Amino acid sequence: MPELPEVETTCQGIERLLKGQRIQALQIRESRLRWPVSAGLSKMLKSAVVQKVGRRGKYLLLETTAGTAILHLGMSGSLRVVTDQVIPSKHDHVDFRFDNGAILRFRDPRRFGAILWGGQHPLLHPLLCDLGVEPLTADFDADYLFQRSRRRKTSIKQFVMDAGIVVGIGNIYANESLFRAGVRPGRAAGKLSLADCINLVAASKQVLLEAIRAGGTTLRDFAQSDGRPGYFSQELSVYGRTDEPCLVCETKIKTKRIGQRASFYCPNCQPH
DNA sequence: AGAGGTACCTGGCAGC
DNA sequence: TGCTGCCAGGTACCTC
Repeated sequence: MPELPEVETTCQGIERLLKGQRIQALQIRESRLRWPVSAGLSKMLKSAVVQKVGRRGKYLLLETTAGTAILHLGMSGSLRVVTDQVIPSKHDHVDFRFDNGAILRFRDPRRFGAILWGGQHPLLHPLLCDLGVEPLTADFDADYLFQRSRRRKTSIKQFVMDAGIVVGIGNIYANESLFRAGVRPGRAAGKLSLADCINLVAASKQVLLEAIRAGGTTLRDFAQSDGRPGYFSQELSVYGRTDEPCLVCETKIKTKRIGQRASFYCPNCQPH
């Protein structure tokens, strides 16, 4: 569910509803996430006021007067703001309860997500300190991609999905960006020309921005009690479209496993 | 340093 | 209906 667009939309929604609100208590029903949710987290956050909800890559940063909680949604996580009247279901593992009655509810069936304490300097946390550039800033440009990819033999798809290079590009958007850029996913990263890099950077930014807009529509009301799956009405060009006609040239979309992840491309629009 | 594989976990679906 | 195997939007961590 969560690629960068959904994390971004989630951030915005949560900030709108919780900024300035005071945390009363944490309720941890299941602490076994990717890493155990520390009991100390409750103590740290008690009586803290939310100042901002930020993001670094796919890590959501809940910035409070006491310090920052770092949340990651893993493969299947989601966050919703509900009230006490909404009964927590099986995979609703953690509630952040606020003085005004709001509850920030963390749900994650596969438990690949995480809730960690980032203290006063969350960006120095070991999980965040080595992350690459943000894809939607000017730091991510063709020159950067070109320079970093020189002599790299790994596929360009794995390369752009490497969070140490650029954050937030997951499997879906790697496939979509490469399609728009006309670059085949299996191609060695080091073999891309500067022109390829120009196309790929532009395509990635475009795809992510469009998805954020769409995600905004999908998840516009975070106070709503019935959670909706993100991305249900995305316009995907290649992802999951094996054997279907390319939307540009009608050639059949091909699929291939690259680094154990499903990859999709149009053999005609992405010649190499 | 970089490449490649494994592991974490649950649920949904296809095929038998 | 129920079983089995495979797949899934992420990423840390291990070995070579």
